[in-house]
Amino acid sequence: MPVSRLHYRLTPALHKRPGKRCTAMPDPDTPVIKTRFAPSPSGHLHVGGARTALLSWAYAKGRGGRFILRIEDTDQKRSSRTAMEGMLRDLRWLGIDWDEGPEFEDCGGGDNGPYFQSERLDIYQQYLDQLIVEGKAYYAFETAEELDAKRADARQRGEPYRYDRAALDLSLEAVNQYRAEGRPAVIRLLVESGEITIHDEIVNDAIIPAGELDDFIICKADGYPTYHFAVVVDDQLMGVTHVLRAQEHFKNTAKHMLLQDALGFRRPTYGHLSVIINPDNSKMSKRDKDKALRAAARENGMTESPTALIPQDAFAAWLKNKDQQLELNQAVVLADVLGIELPEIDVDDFRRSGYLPEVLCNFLALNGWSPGQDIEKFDNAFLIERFDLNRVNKAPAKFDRAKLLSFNLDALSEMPEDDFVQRVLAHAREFHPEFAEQFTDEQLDLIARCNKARSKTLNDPISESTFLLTADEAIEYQDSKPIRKAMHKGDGHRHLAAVRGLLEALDPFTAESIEDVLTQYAQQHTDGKLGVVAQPLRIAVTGTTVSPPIYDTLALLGRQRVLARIDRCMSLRVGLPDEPIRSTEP
RNA sequence: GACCCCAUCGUCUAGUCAGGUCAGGACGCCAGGUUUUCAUCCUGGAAACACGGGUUCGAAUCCCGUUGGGGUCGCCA
Repeated sequence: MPVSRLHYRLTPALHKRPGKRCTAMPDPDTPVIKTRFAPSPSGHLHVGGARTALLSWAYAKGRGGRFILRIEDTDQKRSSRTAMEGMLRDLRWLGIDWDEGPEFEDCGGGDNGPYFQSERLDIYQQYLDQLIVEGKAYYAFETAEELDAKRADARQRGEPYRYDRAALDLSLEAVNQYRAEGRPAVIRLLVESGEITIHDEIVNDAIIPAGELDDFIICKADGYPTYHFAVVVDDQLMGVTHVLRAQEHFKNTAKHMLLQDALGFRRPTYGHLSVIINPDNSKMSKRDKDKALRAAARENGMTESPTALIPQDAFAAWLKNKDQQLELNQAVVLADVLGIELPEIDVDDFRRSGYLPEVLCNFLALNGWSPGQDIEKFDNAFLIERFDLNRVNKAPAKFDRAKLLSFNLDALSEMPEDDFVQRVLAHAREFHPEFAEQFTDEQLDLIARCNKARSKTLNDPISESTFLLTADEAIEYQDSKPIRKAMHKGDGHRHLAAVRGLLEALDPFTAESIEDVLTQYAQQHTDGKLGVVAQPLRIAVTGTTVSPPIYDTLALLGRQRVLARIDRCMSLRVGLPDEPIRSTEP
């Protein structure tokens, strides 16, 4: 490692640009780096959010700093406790912990709480009052509908919409009277005109021209602060020094700067990460699954809920409102009915699909950041040690699932066999209990073990084992070239007949004993070529040319089922040319 | 549309800040080889500095323009 980099790691403060030092740190002599992740608990934690959390966490941890988790639940309609808990679980699963925040497992607590914005309303109120008293903010009484109409008007005229400040013309008496009457009111920040320069540690500084920002709302009619207001107050009070967030927030930063100035707050350092995009270049969003489902439902002319899991009225509402998200189990069923694959978007999707958390972290960090020196595989400890804002990429990155899968495969194959087995079993019990309960522990162990070399995910041993659960008489034999080759050209049926007898007599019937008898047979009858006999057997017992090693495959099925399947395969003349009598070309 | 950001193989990227190696790696793809199937594994290959102007002895690298891509334009966050 270059000396300079080591030096940087040990003394990060020396390398900060002087101009970016915060002006009002609590104690300038011991500046503790503090980052935060502040999710809104609606829906699941998606990979973009997970990456932001991971990098924010690594940034603080690598500099002796603290990482804060704050729950931004100021949207009463969309926030839910279930979603919040899911996010905490997903973060912990990724190996991200937080020094301050909601208490969960061994994380959380802290002196700057509460860490739920919905519990900080009185704090926001103080600052709101302050701005009102100082004349820096004002009440406005337009309804959401009125504003929508004005926006639509402006749009039709091809003009950008800005709030017209009609409320500023109201006399103090009128405002007081309206408020006394209990008219719904929002509070808007009085925005001084003037251009705003956003400083950023990742992308270039940007100048937002004067007049771009209007008097935006800082407190909603329900009394809850808007995101902009809560975030600014909390970052100040919680001592956040560095804000890493997605580039979709870039312009919001100007609003936040305005608020910081109005409130007399210091300014954290900002770094805006590029967004992660889909193969079609659209922003990867937590709404993508619902988007795909809605599109498919419309295409199929589906107007009623096809499942009891989704009530009719809920379905109709969901179909109309693109902001609504189905629960995962509802989405899965609907996708099944519509015959589409749900895109993997959320951390939970990848967990369910059998990706390793350490691989996901590695890959997420690599999406938009690189340690250089052709290093690609690393763990979170390395990330903490090396992560640095000036190596972050500015351009949006596509999420390359093929590469993620390859990383996962590599990690699985490097894993000690016993670890792999344990993780597959845990995965099966959590996500496929109906599968797991069909087998004894011993069988499950073997299923995992014999699939290790060929698994790309923890889910593969399960998804590749359906032939074990199929009834003997329900095995479907496809008609394919490799099957015909093995059964007809390779004289498979003759080998089947021969081996059948050996297997019937075999005792005990284990992978080891099967291996002995099959290799012996191959030596004697097929010139040592095991494939000539293994493929017909594989086809006979699974219906396909692909399965775990043949000895394990047979051992897992057990003697009886193996014999029954061989018999049926032979009597169906699988892979042999059709009888001449078989009829009729169309 | 307006405002802002961005631009190296199909994809993720190294190289750009301090201009000077046939532009490096990985995933994917193609061709061989190993293997009881698949998956691995091994060998080889095709594959990029968006375009146009400058500056310079010299530009992927610096400047300008064009084009293209992304983000934002909510009483969502």
